[in-house]
Formats: sequence, C-alpha cells, structure tokens
Amino acid sequence: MNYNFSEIEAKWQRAWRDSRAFRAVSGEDRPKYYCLEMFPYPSGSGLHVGHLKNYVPTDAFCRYQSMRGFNVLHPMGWDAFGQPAENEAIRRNRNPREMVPEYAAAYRETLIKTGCSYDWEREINSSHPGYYKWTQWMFLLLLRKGLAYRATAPINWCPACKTGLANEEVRDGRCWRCDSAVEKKPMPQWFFRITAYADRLLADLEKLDWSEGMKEMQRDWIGRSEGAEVDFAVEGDGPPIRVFTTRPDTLFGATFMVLAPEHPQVAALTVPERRAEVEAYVRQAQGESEIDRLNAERAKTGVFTGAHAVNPVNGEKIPVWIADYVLMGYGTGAIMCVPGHDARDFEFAKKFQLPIVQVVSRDGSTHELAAAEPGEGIAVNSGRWNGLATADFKKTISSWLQERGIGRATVHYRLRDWLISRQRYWGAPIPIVHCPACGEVPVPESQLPVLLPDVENYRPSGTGESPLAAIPDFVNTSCPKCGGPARRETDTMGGYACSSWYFLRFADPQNDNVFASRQALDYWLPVDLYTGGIEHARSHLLYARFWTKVLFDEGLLGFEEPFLILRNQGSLLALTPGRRPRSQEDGGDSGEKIVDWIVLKHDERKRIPADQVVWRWARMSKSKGNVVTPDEMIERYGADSLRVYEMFVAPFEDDVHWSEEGIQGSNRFVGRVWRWLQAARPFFRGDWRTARPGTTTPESRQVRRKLHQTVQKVGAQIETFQFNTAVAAVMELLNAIYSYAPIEKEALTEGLDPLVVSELAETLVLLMAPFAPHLAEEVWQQLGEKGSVNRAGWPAFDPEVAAAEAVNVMIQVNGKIKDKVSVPLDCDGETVKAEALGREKVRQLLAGRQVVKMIFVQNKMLSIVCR
RNA sequence: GCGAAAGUGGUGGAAUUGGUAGACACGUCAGACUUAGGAUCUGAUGCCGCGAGGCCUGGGGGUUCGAGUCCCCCCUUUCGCACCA
Repeated sequence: MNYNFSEIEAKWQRAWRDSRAFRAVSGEDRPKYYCLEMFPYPSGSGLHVGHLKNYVPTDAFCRYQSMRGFNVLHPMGWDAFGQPAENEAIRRNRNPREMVPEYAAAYRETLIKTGCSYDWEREINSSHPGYYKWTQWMFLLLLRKGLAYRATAPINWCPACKTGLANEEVRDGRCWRCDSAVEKKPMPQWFFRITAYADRLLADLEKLDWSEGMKEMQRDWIGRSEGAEVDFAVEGDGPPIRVFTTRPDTLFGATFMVLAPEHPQVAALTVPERRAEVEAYVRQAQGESEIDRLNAERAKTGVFTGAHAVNPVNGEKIPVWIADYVLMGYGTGAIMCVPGHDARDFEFAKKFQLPIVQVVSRDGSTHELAAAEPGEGIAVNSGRWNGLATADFKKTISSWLQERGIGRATVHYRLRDWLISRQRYWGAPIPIVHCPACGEVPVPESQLPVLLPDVENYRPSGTGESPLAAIPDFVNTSCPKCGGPARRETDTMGGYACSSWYFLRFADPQNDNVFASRQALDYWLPVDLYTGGIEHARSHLLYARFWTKVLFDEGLLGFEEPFLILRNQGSLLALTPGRRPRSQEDGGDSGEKIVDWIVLKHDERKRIPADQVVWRWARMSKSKGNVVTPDEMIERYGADSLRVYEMFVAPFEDDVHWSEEGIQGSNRFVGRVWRWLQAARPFFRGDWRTARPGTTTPESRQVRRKLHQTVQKVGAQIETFQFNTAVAAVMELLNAIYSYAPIEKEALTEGLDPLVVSELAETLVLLMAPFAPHLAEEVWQQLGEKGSVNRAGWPAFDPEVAAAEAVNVMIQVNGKIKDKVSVPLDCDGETVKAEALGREKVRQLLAGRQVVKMIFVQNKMLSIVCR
C-alpha cells in the first residue's frame, strides 16, 4: 500500500489545529523550552524551500523536546514593518496595510502545510497597533534613561530608499538593500545610545553558546581598542587638538598631525595664505562618495594648514595637515602621526617629505627605516624613557600625561550609536511632540500608541522628509506638557526596533497593560534556542541584546542575555540565469565593484538568446527568479519527504545547492518506512514491553542492538543539531529492519518474534516523529496508541541491548592494517595477541622477523612492530 | 592586509576526536518481479591492476606503532573586517 501523503498530511494538520496540539500554556509544571526562529518579513514572493532550511530542522528539534517532556514554546510572527514590506507595496502599487496581512496569511498557510508545530495562538504582527504601542513604549523607556537622543549629524543617506541608514546597514559604502552608493547628509535624527553598552555587549559574549564566528563578528563590530587621548597644544591661541592613539609610547616619533577634513577645528587652524587650498580640499573630500573614501588602495592626499602644534613630550613644533585618510567618525577625528611605526603615516610622510623618526626598536639599536615598523619593542629616541618595553611605556606615559592634565588612558569603540529615524511611512511613529515652548516632549504612555495614519500616498517624499509630514491631521497636535500647539515627530522607527523585543512579546502576546507580564517572562524567557541566518550577525542580534540589557537594568527582566544558544542555518542556492555585464555596467573606471554576472531581469528572460545565458548558483530569492516553493514540493512528494530532505541533504549550517534529485531519495525512504510499518501492523502487539520476547535468535539480538544504538544516536544528534546524520541513522536502522524482516516474506513474522517486530515498529514510529510527523501520527493511531505522538515519550535505550557482542580488532604490522580478528567485546590483550599470532597471514608476515613491541587498544586494534 | 571557517569518490556528505577512510543518500551498472514502470526488491559501485597486491582525505614536510584528525610550510575557496589611528 502506497503512502497517500496528501490525504494523511491534511488529516493531521486539521487534527493538530482542532486539538490545539501545539499550544504553549504558561506556568505548567513541565520544564519549559523556548525555541525561536528569527521571524520573517512576509514578502509577496512567499516562502521558498530556502526558508525551510531553518524552520524544518528547528521544528524537528521542538518536536523532539516535546517528546522528551518539555513544555515547548514555538511561536511564529511577522516582522511586518519596515522598508522591505514598504518597497514591495510601492512596487506593486498596494497599500502595505492591506498587503502585509495577505502575505502573512500566505506564509502561515505554507508553514502549516510543512507540518511545523507553531503555536498560532501567539502569532504576532509588528505592524499591528497592539504591538507597536509597546515598541513606542520601549522608545520612551530609552528616552527616559537617557539612551535616546536627537542630534543633527551627517548620516548615511540612501538616495534610492530616500532614508537614513544605520551604520550596520551600510556595506562597502552601499545600501544593504538596494546597493546604491550611500551619501553623507546632515539631518536631525534620533539615535539610541548603544555605545553606552559597548563594554557589556562585548564582555557578555563570553556567556553565550554561539558559533565562534558569530561572536567574532560582534567583537569586530564593537571594535574595542585601548589607548590614550592626548592633547596637543596649538601654536598661538586656540584650543588644543585632541587625538586618540593606541600607541602613546610612540609620542616621541610624532612628527606631524593630521585632522579629518570635516574636523571642526580646521577652519580656525588654517592660516590665511593656505585658506583657499584647504577649503578646496575640504570641498573635494565632501564630494567624494563613501566608497571612494573607503578604498584603502588609493594614494594618500592631504594639504598643510599652515598651523603647528607642540608635541607635549619634547616640545617640538610639528605641522598640522588635513587628509581624508583620517576619518571624522572614529576616535577624535584627529591623529598624531608616527611615520616610523604606522604604515599609513609612513606613506604620507614619504609623499610630503615629512620627517621620520624611529622610536621603537627590537633590540634597542637604531637604523634607517625602509618601511613603517608597527610592532612592539624597546623605546629609542624617547628621552628619559629610552629602554622601556612598549607595554610598560604605554602605562607610564599615560599616567605622565594624566598628571599634567594633557591626556589619559581611554578606550574607544568602533561601534556607533544606532540611528533609528526613518523618513518613511511604514514604521512605528516615534512618540515625540515638538513644542515651540517645551522642546521635545515625549507622548505620555496613556496616549500610546501614536497611530500610524491611514493614507493614500505613503511613498517617500523625495524631499528627505517623512510622508507623515504632509498629513496635517497627524502633524498638528497639542503639546502634552503645556497644551499649546505643537508638531508631531514625523520620522518612524526603523524595522530593527520591532525585532529588538519581539521575542519577549511571544511570552504574552495579547497583553494590553504591559509589553509582557513579568510572570510570563520569568516562565518562558530567555530564549533557549534561537535560529536564523548569519546576515543578522551584527545588526539585529546586537540591538536585541542591547534592549534586553536596558530592560534588565530597569528591573523589568531577570536576565541579561536574550538568546542563550544561537545556531545559523545555511542557505539554499539555486541555479540562476544571468548574463555577462555590458561594458557600461562593469563598473568602468568609476566604480570599484567588479561585477562579472548580472541576474536576468524578468523581461530579459525571453529576450536573451539561450547561448548567452550564464547559469550560476545564487541564494534563492524571488527577485532572482530562482525560487522553488515548498508548495510545489509538497504537492509532488509530501511535506514529510520535503522535511526529511531539508534535514538530510547537508549539515544545518551548510549552504546547499538545491536539486530535485535528492528529494526523491527522501521520498523513497519515507515510503519504505510506511510500507514496512503497514506490513508489520497486523502482527503488532501493544504489550511487547511487558510480554518480553520469548525467543532470542542471533538475528533478533542483532536487530534490537541496532535499534537501541539508533535510539541513542538519533537523540544525541538532534540535540547537537546534526540532523543529517540523525536521519541517516534511521535510514541505517530501516535497512537493518528490512534485512531482518523483509516485506516479501509471506508472513512478516514467520520465524520471527512478533514482540521484536512490535518493538521495532513502535520505536521506528517514535524515531520518525520529529522528522516525518504526519506519517508518525497516522501509524501511531493505527497501532492503537493513544494521544499525539508528539506527546509520547521519546524511546529509552537499553545500553545492555545496545552493546556489541563481538568486535573486529584490526591487526597492524608495522603500521599497516593486514588482518582482523573477531573477538568478544572487551576481550583482553593476551587473548587477542595469541589469536593474532596464530593467524596464517600474520605468521607469514612475521616469519624471520623479530617482534619489537605490540600495542593493544581494547576493541580497536593490535599493532605489531617488528624488525 | 587582518581575522575566522573549510578543502574527503562522479555528486551531497559520514568518520565515536589519534585507531577498519568513504556511513547514509544521489547517480550509475547488473539482476528479480512485472503488460508496463520515472514503482518496488536484491546486489555491485574510491582509484590502478586479470590477479596477488598497490595507491587514496588540496600540496609538501614532521610527530607517532598508527594521522582525514596533532604540529610546521605552501596552495585554493568561502565568509567577516579593513586608511579604526
């Protein structure tokens, strides 16, 4: 009988819904387990099989945990606010308000069809007022704690998205979404002071079970660096120039200074006769794109301001230059230049013929420097500090500077504050009122949420202002403080605000009085297992950790880290049609990005001749036209087969080149399981556990051994996220079962113990349940078992049954395996030696030679060394 | 340039952490059953060799009775960071 998957899968999906099978009830006695996948933004392209590379294994894990007796919370929701959704709405000329729920519903349908065990009663949508009320509440909390502020600063402006971008959203000077070159634009915008938490965000990484690579990315992004700030007095009047350096021990080698072109002191420092030149350079630097400035390969440029500063350690006058290799955004925007020991300063000094002095040496001697020597060593040419080792010198000089009030040891971070303002429609309005009398006034909590108005035109204004600014009914309001006329803030919050706390909301998603009750939070949180793509390494995960710490500090949470274990799934790649770029598209001489392949646009599909199409592997996405949908796979092979394939095809973390050939193998496996269980069903005895097998043939013992070994293996491997080998283990077991009890035998039990067959059948169903839950439920019911298999206990394994009776011990002669002997488990060395030396083959090899030594490893190997 | 991970059959991938390399699967080949089969079942399948046997984990050294696994050098790929002072 073939497996009618479409009927059976529909039956159980209905049954799970009707029985609320995956509802998580807070406060139960069973230990809780909170398992979460990064919630998706619902796009029009729908889910593709690539999404399931995450959802399916994580679901198998949840089902396994449920069978082990955990009270599992496995929720799903929609990251519905933000530009992806808004851009899609614009493209389709839809209102996101109507479009998003449709898309979410489609996602939900597909996820239900895959048999994923979500508690849909906890579904959340971040664009729903009941949700974003609390996003706004979080904003006010940050504001109250001094962690939100408004500042006019040059921000990353994406001209295509017409909005500001946080630093984390800029890659190689380009917008992460649309790849446009990012510009700098000064605008008043809201920021969150994440830098205040830099040290804790860095230190607490140690507590987390995340991949080392992931932690390293966060460390890089936070970019802690220890050093010193030093004030250089300026010749004449004017405030000193403050620099940051990680090498205060090289102060004696500082022969000039460089300021970023945007540095606020530039104008004041520049002498009149150099003004024209300096201003021209500043203008030129401003006109450059971020991409140009980020290019480290190009030659150094700069101009002299005419001003001099005084090196505080030796009183020497040193020239002050400006150059675009110094960035305003890091440190103080000014540096002391030590050409002898910094490659960039060396290059600059060579070009502009500035003096180069050696102040660090390996052995205390000095020599002509052919290149910068950035390493540590012993101080030379450093006055009374000569001879000090770098580390000691750093400490000494820092205190020396501090005593004189001209410097101090400091720590700088690469991390910038989080730009939250978006000049876009589709986001949570920032709950602030601008009052001419009172200034920036927070909207009182009782007036939350500040509703996003329903509008006709939600497109970006083009002026840089939010579309909300064009809606008088929204903008014009009264000041909550003085009651006078005032204007609402028209920026909305970037999507990352919503995703920085959603994992808390799942604990108590309907609560209207608080973002989640403390009781529910204490029961469910923190998230025990979090899974998602590596692309969120620095943005989402950093922000969510930041908000969690703020809430902890406020006493609202009892934990400081939201995601204890993090696993990152690989993506699915699909063959994607593209073409060679045309000459004007290859970057030419202006663009640095070398493109050698461009995805075919929709209209190009038919136009381009087949022989000009170039196929490449690329991540699945609708825009690339290479998606395979779960729906079509489920239609053809069933959800269980698709699930098995997604897990079996490769390790969880690995990228996969999608092909349909593999899924047929999984389909075959599922069918084999089904057919064997159907054949075994008539002989099934529910009392096998108590009725004890009467006959124990060697074959029975062997297959039971395999069974118990498999139970152990599958559990252990699900726990370590090795789903591919866990599935393989069940396949091995099935092969063993087929040779023990082939279906074609007239009677499956002929010559077999029906109790053994029963044990095999029941345990096989349980082992299949996390992977192929529909099949498992169906057979579970057929076998006359009560309740959902998802609540049946995970099978126990008996170590005695699982233990091997005999083992093959390898015999090595001079390091090469020559023979093997089969001996009982844990057989002692002497017996094995005697056995081995008696073997004809071994005797021949040892003839005329002298045995030097023998090494015996129990159950593994006997190594004979001879001369 | 810096940092991280990885390189195993025709393919996806296993390998208890130093002890039978290639589990499991795809593909291929052969057989069985079939009116038929893109179904099912059985078997074979790293490479060279008729064979005995020899050779195989990116390349080259080393440690060891024994190395895919540990150490050193090199090559390649992927990812992250990068004029960060």
